[in-house]
Amino acid sequence: MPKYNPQKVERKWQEYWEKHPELTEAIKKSEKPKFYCLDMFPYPSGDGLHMGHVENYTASDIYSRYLRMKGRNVLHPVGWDAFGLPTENYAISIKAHPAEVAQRNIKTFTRQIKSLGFSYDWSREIDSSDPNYYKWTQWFFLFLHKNGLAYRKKAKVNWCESCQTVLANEQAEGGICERCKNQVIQKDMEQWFFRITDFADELIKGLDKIDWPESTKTAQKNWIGRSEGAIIRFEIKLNSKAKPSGLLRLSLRRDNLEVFTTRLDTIYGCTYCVIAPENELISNLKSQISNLNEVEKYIVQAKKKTDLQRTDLAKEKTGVEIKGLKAVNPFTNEAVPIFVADYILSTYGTGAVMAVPAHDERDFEFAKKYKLEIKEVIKNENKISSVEKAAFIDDGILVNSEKYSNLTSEKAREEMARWLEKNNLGERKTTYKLRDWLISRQRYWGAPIPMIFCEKCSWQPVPEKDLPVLLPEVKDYRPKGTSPLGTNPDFVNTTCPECGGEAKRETDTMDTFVCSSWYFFRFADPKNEKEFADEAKIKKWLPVDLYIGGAEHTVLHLLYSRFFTKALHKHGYIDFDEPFKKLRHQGIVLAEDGRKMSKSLENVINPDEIVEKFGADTLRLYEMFMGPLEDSKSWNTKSIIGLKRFLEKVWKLKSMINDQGSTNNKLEILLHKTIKKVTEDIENLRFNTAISAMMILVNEMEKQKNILNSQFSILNSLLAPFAPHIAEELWQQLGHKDSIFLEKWPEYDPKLVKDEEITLIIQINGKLRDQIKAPAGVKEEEAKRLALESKKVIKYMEGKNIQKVIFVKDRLINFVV
RNA sequence: GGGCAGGUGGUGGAACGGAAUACACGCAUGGCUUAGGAUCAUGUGCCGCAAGGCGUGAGGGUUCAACUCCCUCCCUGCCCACCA
Repeated sequence: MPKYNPQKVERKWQEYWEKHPELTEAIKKSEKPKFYCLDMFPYPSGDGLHMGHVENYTASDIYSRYLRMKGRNVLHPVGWDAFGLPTENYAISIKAHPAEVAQRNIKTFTRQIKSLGFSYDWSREIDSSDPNYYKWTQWFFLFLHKNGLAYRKKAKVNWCESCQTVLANEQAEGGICERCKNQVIQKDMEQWFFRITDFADELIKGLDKIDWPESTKTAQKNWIGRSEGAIIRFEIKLNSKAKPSGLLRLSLRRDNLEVFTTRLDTIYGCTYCVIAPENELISNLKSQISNLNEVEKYIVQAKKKTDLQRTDLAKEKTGVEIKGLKAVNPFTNEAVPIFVADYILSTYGTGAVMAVPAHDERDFEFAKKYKLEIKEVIKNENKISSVEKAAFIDDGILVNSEKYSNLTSEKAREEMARWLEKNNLGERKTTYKLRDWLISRQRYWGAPIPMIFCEKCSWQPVPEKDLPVLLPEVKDYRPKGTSPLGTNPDFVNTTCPECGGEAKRETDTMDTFVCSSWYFFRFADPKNEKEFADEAKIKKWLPVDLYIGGAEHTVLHLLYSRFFTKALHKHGYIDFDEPFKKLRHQGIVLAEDGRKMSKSLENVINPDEIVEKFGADTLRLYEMFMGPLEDSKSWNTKSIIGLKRFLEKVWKLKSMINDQGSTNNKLEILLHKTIKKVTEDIENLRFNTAISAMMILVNEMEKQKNILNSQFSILNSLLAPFAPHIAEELWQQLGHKDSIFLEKWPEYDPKLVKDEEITLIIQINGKLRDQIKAPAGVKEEEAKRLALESKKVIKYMEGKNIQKVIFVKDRLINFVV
């Protein structure tokens, strides 16, 4: 028998699978129950596949192959998130066209994926940069626009100087560009937004009914950031005798300062108000501000700062009092000073707060610095609340709050809100951190936004029949602040769909996350030219049953996809409102030094090298054996050899088959226990322990004189989803003509997995003292008798009386003495 | 500062509240070999000659019994962070 040569075996079977796509394609017409097993489709970066991809795809491949053997009709598709900044930036760096680069990278990814033996349905391959695909990305834009969920507005937006484009909030977390890690600045620009905030509550509620990691659900909840509170209207009192002119009065509507608070119960402790530099109050009441110069100087400085500088916690809070104006607390009728400070965010709540230094850390810090009054209005009997040193921020009992004194915080919030509403001085209000999704990008490599601007008719959607709006060729696709699409007059100049007059196209492209927010629908019907996917086909395959991918997509892709799904649901396109029933993240594969694999650290392990050296089956097994799927783990090239040895043992085991020889009942029992263990472990995505169970079986088989063909075949079937190439080869060597993957998954005999003889643990006072063999199901009395016969036990029991006996069936007996 | 994961041999990691360290790597000794980074066998938590004792980040608690449950704290990683 020849030596196990993984390279030869793997090449052979990869060619075989290429000729037999029916082995991995989802069946269009079938009575078998469906299962949609999806990987987050990759953006084909120039670096090729990394170990995280291998881990992700191996896990889903094992699961898919297992389910097919179990008789399920599995949809396990593959595609490319080819549009977007990563591909474009890479293309620019090597001075190539993004489309060329994308296609080249897709080729590399395809080769690598095939070299690992992943069982994708290649007939459904999609590419988000293909006009046949992005036609439907544009359709989704029109769908949202038609339903009032896409709109254009001028707003302060995140701008990345390096990428030369605007970014969504989610892509500018902490004031850093998600892609290039450079600082993001704020700019006023008119842009397209998706109204994701309309679904804020549904996006929170939906989390309760899906099987996702708790950490991911919590992160989404925190990102949406729902808080219940109240709007309070403080009347503005002018210090100067000069009343504002009639015109100014009109423009104001009301002389009110609206603040948002979640701690209405602390209102009697409000000693000043603070507004964001962007708050309109300042420009509206300019003539009334006695220190206007000082205020405007502060605002100019604040606007110069990046978000990062403004939100730097280590930095002391700054602010300027707006002299000439006061705000009147509607509860106390007290006029308090108003400050402008850059720690107040214009985009959250009303862009203004009531400051209660005694009960808010930020207000406390500010009040201390500017020597403002600190008024205590909440007490807590259980905790010492000294507002001398720090703010007391917990709920408690109200004091110094007139008729609300002695109420609990909760009760007071309720009664105060009612009073506000009754007197029309404010109302209950729920606010969210979540902002609408800014989807415009001043970049080349994306789906053009299908909108046309006409001087007469304003913005008009491109008629659906005219889709796709093709991404035009341009001379220079590098970013330069405005979209490169604008440099192609043939693209820009068009006619108005409404009046037929001259008009210009929108030149921005869409955020690549728009492409990936709906791709999982397309896999149900990837070649459809009339719809994004046929209704019946969506019904057949969706929602996704198991979704595996990186945790870095928690608040981006996963939230956006849920939004798209909810929008489709709301408008009657689909009958479910959550896209991914079960979600799991693979852990990060760290380098051997425990740090992240990165080019700059020169610690990246390339899957190609490992496949070449050890074989794809070994790499697959190794990545699964490293530890639980969701844990991060350190790569260790030294340890791979153990998995190679395991496969070599299996290979050699085949020559031990002899059906004439005797068989061992113990081995048969172990075999069935292994079937049970491996089956359950795959179901629970615990691949590491499934592999160790197979190792134990193989070690035991090795010790036999001979093994039966049937026993080896079962082992081979169990191994097949993990190491498909070697399993196919051994199956063929056993004389079978068809693929092992057409075999049924082995079933265990429930009678055989039950032990006839068990090891009974004997404890004295909870400590192990002896272990004896006993028949399974042994009764307590008999177990006690057997245990007390043990020499060791006799020794320990000398001169002691048994107080109590704890008996756990088939497990242990514990004497308390 | 908040949230979420974690902390078990030399290493990666196992363990329905019931034998702590399965499985694998590494290491040690030996066999086979001209050779071994191949392979096979045996051993491998710590202290102790032994009997035995001690051991899952630290300290308490619940329990006949705790890696597992509860409380306090420390440390590491990831994510978010002036959200009123």
